[in-house]
Amino acid sequence: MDPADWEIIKSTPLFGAMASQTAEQLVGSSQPRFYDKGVALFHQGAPATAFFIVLDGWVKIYRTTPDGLEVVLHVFRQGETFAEAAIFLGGRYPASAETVTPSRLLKVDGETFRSRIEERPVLAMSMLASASYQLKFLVEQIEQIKVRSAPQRIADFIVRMTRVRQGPAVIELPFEKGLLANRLGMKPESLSRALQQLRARGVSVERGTVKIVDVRQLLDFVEYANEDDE
Amino acid sequence: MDPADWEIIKSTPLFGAMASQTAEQLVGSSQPRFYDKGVALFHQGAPATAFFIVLDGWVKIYRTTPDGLEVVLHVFRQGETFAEAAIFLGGRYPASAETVTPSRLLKVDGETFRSRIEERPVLAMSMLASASYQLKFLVEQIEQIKVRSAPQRIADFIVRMTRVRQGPAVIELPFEKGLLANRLGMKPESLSRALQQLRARGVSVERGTVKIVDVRQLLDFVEYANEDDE
DNA sequence: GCTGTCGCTTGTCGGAAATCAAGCTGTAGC
DNA sequence: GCTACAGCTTGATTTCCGACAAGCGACAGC
Repeated sequence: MDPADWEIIKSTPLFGAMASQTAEQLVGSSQPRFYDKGVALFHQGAPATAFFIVLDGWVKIYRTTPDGLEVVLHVFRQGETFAEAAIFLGGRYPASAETVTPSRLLKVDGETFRSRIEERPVLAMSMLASASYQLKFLVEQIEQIKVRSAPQRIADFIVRMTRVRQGPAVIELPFEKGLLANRLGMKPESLSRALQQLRARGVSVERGTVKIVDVRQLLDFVEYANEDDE
Repeated sequence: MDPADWEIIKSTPLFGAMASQTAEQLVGSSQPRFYDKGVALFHQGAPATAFFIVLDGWVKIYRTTPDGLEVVLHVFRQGETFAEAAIFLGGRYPASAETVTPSRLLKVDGETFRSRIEERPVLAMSMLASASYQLKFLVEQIEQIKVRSAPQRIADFIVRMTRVRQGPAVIELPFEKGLLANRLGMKPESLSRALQQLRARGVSVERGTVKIVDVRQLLDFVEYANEDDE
């Protein structure tokens, strides 16, 4: 496997804490694979046989409601792992996954991973850290949906896309706006209108490119002091 | 500790799978404690030193937003554990907890728990199962908020309060309606009105008592085939 | 170059829930 | 018993977002 890939793997919450050789043992046998856009990786309710590491591209996690609606829970990117907690919950995926851009993913077998954990308790700690990280993410998302307006949710998403914390910034929207709208819990039309409203706060959008006059101003808008973050 | 308490502890996803003596080792030193209504157990952002098992009463988990709003994530009851995943995430609670009725809780020290896990990998598996259970719960809650109407969310909550799956049922609302409204992501006024609407579907409310003419009818209303639930 | 399609935007309308505000009811305290 | 208050309901109004529909622009295929 490419050394650059190892860098990515080591940057995940799951593998970052463990010794390199431990990580190699776990994923060593599996090779990265290319996936086209729109490839289904697994479906909700199916037996959870593996989890994934994103080396490149974007992968959406979503649920399909009884009446056929799609609810996007998260869109994972490079350096993130997903479905790693699923292999413990009665062995079933609670949601579905699909690539939204051409992607390169590393698929890790759940069974071997599970048996490794039984041998090495340190692994379990990594796993738990990773699971609670996901937990925190979902908890924050619920807060977002419940108390933030549509423009605030978008502003929050945008400022999370950049490391800049003051002054101007330019970011690229990584995937289609329709998907972004779903991820943020709204319709594409609402996303469009909400972006309009953000113009008054120094945000201009041209195709997939977003220009921000002053990031701080946006941060004020989403009221994210985020004292409890790190 | 009371044998009945052990029954409760063994009924949790966390302790249910492990050997009795293992569970005893873990919680053995700590004794159940009574708490008044409205007692703060921990605050979001604080170092996570312990987690809890509910033996009696109800405990709300909530987040306080920068502008002072309270967002209730869940209200835990007898036979549920909470904050057990928190002791792994950089050791900080992602939310706050407070009793909403007089309660009896068992507080388990996180440090000893963590060191036990390092000795016994099986424990880690229980822990992971429990964490992924919470994960699934949150995932479902996001789906609820995004796609269900207020009356549907209430109907769902109500039918989950009873084991009855057809015919009539009577249930007691376990805590104040204001709290229930928050938990369901709406205002108390909306809860009141939504309950009105449910009268047309055979639901009558008198004080804290809810009478249902036909549970099946409600289940149809929330469209919960729940194939993946079992 | 034309045309069809897809993703996105814009407009209008309607409905669900929030907001503001008033009343109602049971309970605790004096 | 009376009062005060908290929890709940009810009413009127506003706001936000979704539904539906039309139009625009980019891009692929012929």
